[in-house]
Amino acid sequence: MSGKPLLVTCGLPYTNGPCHIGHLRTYVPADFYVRYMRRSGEEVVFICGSDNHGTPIVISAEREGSTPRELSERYHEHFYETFRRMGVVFDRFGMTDDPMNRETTRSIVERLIANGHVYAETVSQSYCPECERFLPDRYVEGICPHCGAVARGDECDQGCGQHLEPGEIKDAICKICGGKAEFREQEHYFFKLSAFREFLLEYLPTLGGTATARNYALGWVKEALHDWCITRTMDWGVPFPGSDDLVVYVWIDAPIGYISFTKEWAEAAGADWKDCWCGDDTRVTHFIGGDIIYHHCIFWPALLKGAGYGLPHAVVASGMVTIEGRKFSKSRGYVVWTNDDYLDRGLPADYLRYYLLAYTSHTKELDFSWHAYADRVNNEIVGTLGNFIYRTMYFAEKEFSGVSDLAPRPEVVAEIERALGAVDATMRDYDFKNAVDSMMALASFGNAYIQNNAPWKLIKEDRAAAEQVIADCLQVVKALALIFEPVMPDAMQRAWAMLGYGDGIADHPIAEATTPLGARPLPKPAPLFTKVEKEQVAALEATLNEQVERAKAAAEPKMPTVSIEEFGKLDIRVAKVVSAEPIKGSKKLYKLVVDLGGEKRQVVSGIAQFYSPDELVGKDVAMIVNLAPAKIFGVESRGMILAAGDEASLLVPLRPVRPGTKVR
RNA sequence: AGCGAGGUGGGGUAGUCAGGAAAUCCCGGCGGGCUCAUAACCCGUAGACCGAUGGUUCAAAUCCAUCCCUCGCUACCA
Repeated sequence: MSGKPLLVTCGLPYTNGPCHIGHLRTYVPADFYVRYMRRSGEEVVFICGSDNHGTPIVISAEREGSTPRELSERYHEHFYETFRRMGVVFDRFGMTDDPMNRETTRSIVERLIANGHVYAETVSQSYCPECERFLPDRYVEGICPHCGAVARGDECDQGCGQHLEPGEIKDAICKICGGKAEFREQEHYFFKLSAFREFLLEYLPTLGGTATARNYALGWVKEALHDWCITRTMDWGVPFPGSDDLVVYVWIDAPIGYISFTKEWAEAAGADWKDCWCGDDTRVTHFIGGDIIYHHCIFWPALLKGAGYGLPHAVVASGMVTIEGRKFSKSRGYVVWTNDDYLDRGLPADYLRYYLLAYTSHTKELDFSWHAYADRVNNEIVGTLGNFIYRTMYFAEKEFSGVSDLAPRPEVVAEIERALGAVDATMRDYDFKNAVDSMMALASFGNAYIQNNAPWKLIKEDRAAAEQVIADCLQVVKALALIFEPVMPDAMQRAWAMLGYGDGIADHPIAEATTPLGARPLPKPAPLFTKVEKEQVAALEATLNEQVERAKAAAEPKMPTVSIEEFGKLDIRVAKVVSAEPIKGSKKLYKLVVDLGGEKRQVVSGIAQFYSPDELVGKDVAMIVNLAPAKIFGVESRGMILAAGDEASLLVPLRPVRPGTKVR
């Protein structure tokens, strides 16, 4: 424990969409850690803010007819409020677009330039003349020069998977307006990341936090380190010093936000931000999602080093979230929105906090399923923890109308101490699942203890002995309230009040778990938790399913309306199959000859996997006759046989008609 | 393709870094108990050759090698 505060940060939410439970997988554990460390006697500063810059926000703002700043402010408020509702409370939640961060970013970039870590280079970039802006690769689409598949600007993501250099992609179009994209040369600035290789190889093994973060980063550094382009051509962002039309790349000013927000906090709190960020013994701990490890373990330490700041002490990376076993996907509907799908339905933040923390190891993939959620809540929170607290309190109040001044038995105190020890060891290892499990194990101990000692029986022959058992159980209840507060702050505050304390539980160190309660009357207890009912689970699942169905429907390409004239351009006729033979070298194709009444035609059709030649010969099928001729596998095809669906169900006339009859 | 993570009883999930009497917890199955408590809680029990193969060792889920499968990341998307 050093004299400097422990600074904990969370990855900054991007102000381009609402909060979902994927976000929470980073923020809840961070808040849990912060609450625990504070109540273990650490001085902790908890910092976060919203990330406001970058092209996607500009585009979203244009679409809704507002400004990037307005959009950012709206989502900024949204995240701040949503986090608060989830019990995630920061000492400062800033904005990267605020003056403090603009100023800090400018000064750090100037220091990087002054220290010789930045150089200029001319690069070629996609540009959309229609939108009048340079396009990040995600907004460029074209044809892969290697395999011909539709590809993104930087990578053939659906075809051969090859990386594409700027300018390589063919027929590039702008995904925003659909217009033709072109390439333009422009001077940009690069950060000499490659020069930090040795430094990173030395630094990374000393970095605390989760091993996954270290391993990812180390692997990357060992592989190769390219210099990093740190400017973008646009208006929205922090102006790059000495350049009119360039802004600093968002991945520079976003992490610098950690420093800026610390400054903002320090100003308000009368503290010195340098205690957190300058010198060798700083204790900066970053909680992030597993997808931004590189930025926090490679780019960010290099930037700090280059600018002369202290380095992160730990990076804690969380695993992904899946929804009902499916990959998290907003576009496919596999998403649970924190407000709409959870809090606004009256479900307690405490339950979700518990689920997110206790489901699995922090670094592993976490599956969110309403069924599993209800199971864990009902069995563990309600059945084990809530029930133990309530049965103890109820009995104490009913039979003894309060707490006696009996000291708890040493074996019970020892059990509590064992739990505290286990929790502390796992917490300091960022092993949150096991920490919560150790807490719940104490509640299990409580249930077994009261069950095996059966004070309801004992009281009939030995009232004093029963009172001792209840004193023991009350001590466990007190310990549970204190120890579970970081997980379920709201419910544990209520438990604290039920124990007869009038103040805030968060002001009490966890170590008080073993100090006796002292004699006092108890208020009438009430159950702390209620179950999630089966019907409710069914309704929640139904909502998710509807959402998925809606997304599926929305994903179906909408065909433009066609006029009757346009339809009339298609010459569709009934054709009788005369012969069918496989095409060499293809599993799917048949060469068919069909009778169109007056003429015979050769067509190639991809139905070989579904029909044998015998099945086809003699059948009347629907066919487009005036389709432009094509050569498929070297075989000429003049027309197309119509079939429905992936199984290629052929469309045949219900009543006999002559070959060549027109279909209308 | 490269890198990273993971494959453990019917489902889910610990344990693997620091190898040791055939393995955690939750749900579910079966049997019993209790009745203070939110049909909760307690006790007992069935069920896993710990992805595959080979190796190291007195001893491997745990270490090494190869392979298979799943997932994530891959710098000008945040």
